[in-house]
Amino acid sequence: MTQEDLAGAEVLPASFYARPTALVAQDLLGKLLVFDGLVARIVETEAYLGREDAASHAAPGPTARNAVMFGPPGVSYVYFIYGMYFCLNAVAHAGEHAGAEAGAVLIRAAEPLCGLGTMRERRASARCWQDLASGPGKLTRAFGIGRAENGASLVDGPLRFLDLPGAEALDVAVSPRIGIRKCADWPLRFFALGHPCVTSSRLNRAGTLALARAAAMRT
DNA sequence: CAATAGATCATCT
DNA sequence: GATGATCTATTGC
Repeated sequence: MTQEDLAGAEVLPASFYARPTALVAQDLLGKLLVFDGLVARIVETEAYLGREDAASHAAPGPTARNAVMFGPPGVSYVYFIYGMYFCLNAVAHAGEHAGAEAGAVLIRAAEPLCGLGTMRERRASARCWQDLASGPGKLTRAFGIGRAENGASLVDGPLRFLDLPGAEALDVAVSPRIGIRKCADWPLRFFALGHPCVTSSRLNRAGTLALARAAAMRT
Protein backbone atom coordinates (compact mmCIF):
# COMPACT_ATOMS: atom_id res chain seq x y z
CA MET A 1 0.00 0.00 0.00
CA THR A 2 1.19 3.52 -0.81
CA GLN A 3 0.22 6.98 0.40
CA GLU A 4 -1.88 7.44 -2.75
CA ASP A 5 -4.19 4.65 -1.65
CA LEU A 6 -5.27 6.88 1.23
CA ALA A 7 -6.91 9.34 -1.16
CA GLY A 8 -10.40 8.07 -0.38
CA ALA A 9 -9.84 7.89 3.39
CA GLU A 10 -11.59 10.33 5.71
CA VAL A 11 -10.59 11.48 9.18
CA LEU A 12 -12.96 10.18 11.83
CA PRO A 13 -14.97 13.15 13.19
CA ALA A 14 -15.22 14.09 16.87
CA SER A 15 -18.74 12.62 16.93
CA PHE A 16 -17.22 9.18 16.33
CA TYR A 17 -15.56 9.35 19.76
CA ALA A 18 -18.57 10.85 21.58
CA ARG A 19 -20.23 7.45 22.05
CA PRO A 20 -20.04 4.64 24.61
CA THR A 21 -16.39 3.65 25.02
CA ALA A 22 -16.87 -0.07 24.28
CA LEU A 23 -18.67 0.78 21.04
CA VAL A 24 -15.87 3.08 19.90
CA ALA A 25 -13.34 0.36 20.74
CA GLN A 26 -15.11 -2.11 18.45
CA ASP A 27 -15.55 0.39 15.64
CA LEU A 28 -11.87 1.40 15.68
CA LEU A 29 -10.97 -2.07 14.42
CA GLY A 30 -10.09 -1.84 10.74
CA LYS A 31 -9.56 1.92 10.91
CA LEU A 32 -6.22 3.46 9.89
CA LEU A 33 -3.79 5.04 12.34
CA VAL A 34 -1.80 7.82 10.65
CA PHE A 35 1.13 9.69 12.22
CA ASP A 36 4.31 11.22 10.83
CA GLY A 37 3.93 9.52 7.44
CA LEU A 38 3.38 6.11 8.99
CA VAL A 39 0.17 4.17 8.47
CA ALA A 40 -1.23 1.02 10.09
CA ARG A 41 -4.57 -0.71 10.31
CA ILE A 42 -5.90 -1.29 13.82
CA VAL A 43 -6.55 -4.95 14.65
CA GLU A 44 -6.79 -4.95 18.47
CA THR A 45 -8.27 -2.53 21.04
CA GLU A 46 -9.45 -2.42 24.64
CA ALA A 47 -12.07 -0.22 26.30
CA TYR A 48 -11.31 1.42 29.65
CA LEU A 49 -14.36 3.01 31.24
CA GLY A 50 -14.85 5.60 33.97
CA ARG A 51 -14.96 5.43 37.77
CA GLU A 52 -17.02 2.22 37.68
CA ASP A 53 -14.15 0.36 35.99
CA ALA A 54 -11.50 -0.48 38.62
CA ALA A 55 -9.00 -1.42 35.91
CA SER A 56 -9.26 2.00 34.29
CA HIS A 57 -6.91 4.86 35.05
CA ALA A 58 -10.08 6.91 35.52
CA ALA A 59 -11.23 4.79 38.49
CA PRO A 60 -9.71 7.05 41.23
CA GLY A 61 -11.18 10.18 39.67
CA PRO A 62 -9.28 12.94 37.88
CA THR A 63 -5.53 13.25 38.57
CA ALA A 64 -2.67 14.92 36.75
CA ARG A 65 -2.00 11.81 34.68
CA ASN A 66 -5.51 10.79 33.64
CA ALA A 67 -6.90 14.33 33.22
CA VAL A 68 -7.55 14.01 29.49
CA MET A 69 -9.72 10.92 30.05
CA PHE A 70 -12.21 13.23 31.77
CA GLY A 71 -12.03 15.82 29.01
CA PRO A 72 -13.77 15.96 25.63
CA PRO A 73 -13.67 12.85 23.38
CA GLY A 74 -11.54 12.79 20.23
CA VAL A 75 -8.26 13.49 21.99
CA SER A 76 -5.24 11.23 22.48
CA TYR A 77 -4.24 9.91 25.90
CA VAL A 78 -0.63 8.74 26.02
CA TYR A 79 0.90 7.46 29.24
CA PHE A 80 4.25 6.04 30.31
CA ILE A 81 4.28 2.58 31.90
CA TYR A 82 6.75 0.08 33.37
CA GLY A 83 9.51 2.66 33.19
CA MET A 84 9.95 1.94 29.51
CA TYR A 85 6.89 2.03 27.32
CA PHE A 86 4.17 4.34 26.12
CA CYS A 87 0.58 3.35 25.49
CA LEU A 88 -1.70 5.15 23.03
CA ASN A 89 -5.39 5.70 23.76
CA ALA A 90 -8.25 7.55 22.10
CA VAL A 91 -10.40 9.41 24.63
CA ALA A 92 -13.95 8.22 24.01
CA HIS A 93 -17.11 8.44 26.10
CA ALA A 94 -20.73 9.52 25.76
CA GLY A 95 -20.56 12.14 28.56
CA GLU A 96 -20.69 15.76 27.51
CA HIS A 97 -19.42 17.50 30.62
CA ALA A 98 -15.82 17.22 31.80
CA GLY A 99 -15.68 15.38 35.08
CA ALA A 100 -19.08 13.78 34.59
CA GLU A 101 -17.81 10.84 32.59
CA ALA A 102 -14.54 9.38 31.36
CA GLY A 103 -13.24 6.68 29.09
CA ALA A 104 -10.53 5.75 26.62
CA VAL A 105 -9.71 3.09 24.05
CA LEU A 106 -6.26 1.50 24.25
CA ILE A 107 -4.81 0.82 20.80
CA ARG A 108 -3.15 -2.57 21.36
CA ALA A 109 -2.04 -3.70 17.91
CA ALA A 110 -2.02 -2.69 14.26
CA GLU A 111 -1.03 -4.03 10.86
CA PRO A 112 1.76 -1.87 9.35
CA LEU A 113 0.88 -0.48 5.90
CA CYS A 114 3.22 2.45 5.22
CA GLY A 115 6.65 3.32 6.59
CA LEU A 116 7.79 -0.23 7.35
CA GLY A 117 11.42 0.81 6.97
CA THR A 118 11.18 3.43 9.72
CA MET A 119 9.32 1.01 11.95
CA ARG A 120 12.01 -1.64 11.49
CA GLU A 121 14.71 0.84 12.51
CA ARG A 122 12.85 1.66 15.70
CA ARG A 123 11.93 -1.95 16.43
CA ALA A 124 15.20 -3.71 15.67
CA SER A 125 14.25 -6.67 17.85
CA ALA A 126 11.16 -7.46 15.76
CA ARG A 127 11.63 -10.76 13.94
CA CYS A 128 9.02 -10.12 11.25
CA TRP A 129 6.88 -7.28 9.91
CA GLN A 130 3.82 -8.69 11.67
CA ASP A 131 5.45 -7.98 15.04
CA LEU A 132 6.38 -4.35 14.37
CA ALA A 133 3.23 -3.08 16.10
CA SER A 134 1.71 -6.24 17.61
CA GLY A 135 1.38 -4.83 21.13
CA PRO A 136 0.65 -1.47 22.80
CA GLY A 137 4.29 -0.78 23.68
CA LYS A 138 5.54 -2.00 20.32
CA LEU A 139 3.04 0.13 18.43
CA THR A 140 4.05 3.40 20.09
CA ARG A 141 7.72 2.56 19.63
CA ALA A 142 7.26 1.78 15.92
CA PHE A 143 5.32 5.02 15.43
CA GLY A 144 7.55 7.20 17.59
CA ILE A 145 4.63 8.20 19.80
CA GLY A 146 5.49 9.62 23.24
CA ARG A 147 4.68 12.27 25.83
CA ALA A 148 4.44 15.01 23.19
CA GLU A 149 1.34 13.37 21.72
CA ASN A 150 -0.64 13.32 24.98
CA GLY A 151 -3.75 15.47 24.86
CA ALA A 152 -3.55 16.19 21.12
CA SER A 153 -6.69 16.40 19.01
CA LEU A 154 -7.35 13.30 16.91
CA VAL A 155 -9.32 15.43 14.43
CA ASP A 156 -6.99 18.39 13.89
CA GLY A 157 -3.70 17.13 15.28
CA PRO A 158 -0.79 15.23 13.73
CA LEU A 159 -2.14 11.89 14.95
CA ARG A 160 -5.39 10.78 13.37
CA PHE A 161 -7.64 7.82 12.77
CA LEU A 162 -9.06 7.41 9.27
CA ASP A 163 -11.87 5.42 7.77
CA LEU A 164 -11.04 3.82 4.45
CA PRO A 165 -14.30 3.10 2.61
CA GLY A 166 -14.31 -0.20 0.78
CA ALA A 167 -11.75 -1.85 3.05
CA GLU A 168 -12.50 -5.48 3.69
CA ALA A 169 -14.33 -6.16 6.96
CA LEU A 170 -12.54 -7.88 9.82
CA ASP A 171 -13.88 -10.85 11.77
CA VAL A 172 -14.31 -9.26 15.21
CA ALA A 173 -13.89 -11.30 18.39
CA VAL A 174 -14.20 -10.39 22.09
CA SER A 175 -12.28 -11.43 25.19
CA PRO A 176 -11.30 -10.17 28.67
CA ARG A 177 -8.64 -7.46 28.76
CA ILE A 178 -4.94 -8.32 28.94
CA GLY A 179 -2.48 -7.59 31.73
CA ILE A 180 -4.85 -6.33 34.42
CA ARG A 181 -5.82 -7.67 37.86
CA LYS A 182 -9.07 -5.84 38.58
CA CYS A 183 -12.23 -6.46 36.55
CA ALA A 184 -10.27 -9.25 34.87
CA ASP A 185 -13.39 -10.88 33.45
CA TRP A 186 -14.97 -7.88 31.77
CA PRO A 187 -15.20 -8.61 28.00
CA LEU A 188 -13.78 -5.31 26.76
CA ARG A 189 -10.98 -6.47 24.46
CA PHE A 190 -11.77 -6.49 20.76
CA PHE A 191 -9.59 -7.95 18.04
CA ALA A 192 -9.51 -9.26 14.47
CA LEU A 193 -9.95 -13.00 14.75
CA GLY A 194 -6.94 -14.94 13.46
CA HIS A 195 -5.09 -11.82 12.33
CA PRO A 196 -1.27 -12.28 12.41
CA CYS A 197 -0.70 -8.84 13.99
CA VAL A 198 -2.77 -9.49 17.14
CA THR A 199 -0.61 -9.56 20.29
CA SER A 200 0.02 -13.31 20.26
CA SER A 201 -1.34 -16.54 18.89
CA ARG A 202 -2.06 -17.72 22.42
CA LEU A 203 -4.23 -14.69 23.16
CA ASN A 204 -5.79 -15.01 19.75
CA ARG A 205 -6.98 -18.52 20.58
CA ALA A 206 -8.22 -17.44 23.99
CA GLY A 207 -10.33 -14.86 22.25
CA THR A 208 -11.72 -17.47 19.93
CA LEU A 209 -12.98 -19.42 22.92
CA ALA A 210 -14.43 -16.29 24.45
CA LEU A 211 -16.24 -15.53 21.22
CA ALA A 212 -17.63 -19.03 21.00
CA ARG A 213 -18.84 -18.81 24.58
CA ALA A 214 -20.40 -15.41 24.02
CA ALA A 215 -22.17 -16.74 20.92
CA ALA A 216 -23.40 -19.74 22.86
CA MET A 217 -24.82 -17.57 25.63
CA ARG A 218 -26.75 -15.54 23.10
CA THR A 219 -28.72 -18.57 21.87
C1' DC B 1 5.11 -23.98 23.93
C1' DA B 2 4.81 -22.15 29.09
C1' DA B 3 6.64 -19.86 32.88
C1' DT B 4 9.72 -16.52 34.83
C1' DA B 5 12.97 -12.71 35.62
C1' DG B 6 14.73 -8.33 34.63
C1' DA B 7 14.65 -3.78 32.78
C1' DT B 8 13.28 0.90 34.75
C1' DC B 9 10.48 5.11 36.33
C1' DA B 10 6.17 8.09 36.80
C1' DT B 11 2.55 8.04 39.79
C1' DC B 12 0.30 7.49 43.97
C1' DT B 13 0.07 5.80 49.16
C1' DG C 1 8.18 2.20 48.91
C1' DA C 2 5.08 -0.47 45.88
C1' DT C 3 2.87 -0.91 41.68
C1' DG C 4 1.89 -1.14 36.80
C1' DA C 5 -3.37 -1.22 30.42
C1' DT C 6 4.73 -4.21 28.68
C1' DC C 7 8.45 -6.54 26.18
C1' DT C 8 12.35 -9.48 25.66
C1' DA C 9 15.46 -13.09 26.68
C1' DT C 10 16.07 -17.20 28.97
C1' DT C 11 15.05 -21.45 31.09
C1' DG C 12 12.59 -25.69 31.49
C1' DC C 13 9.29 -29.41 29.57
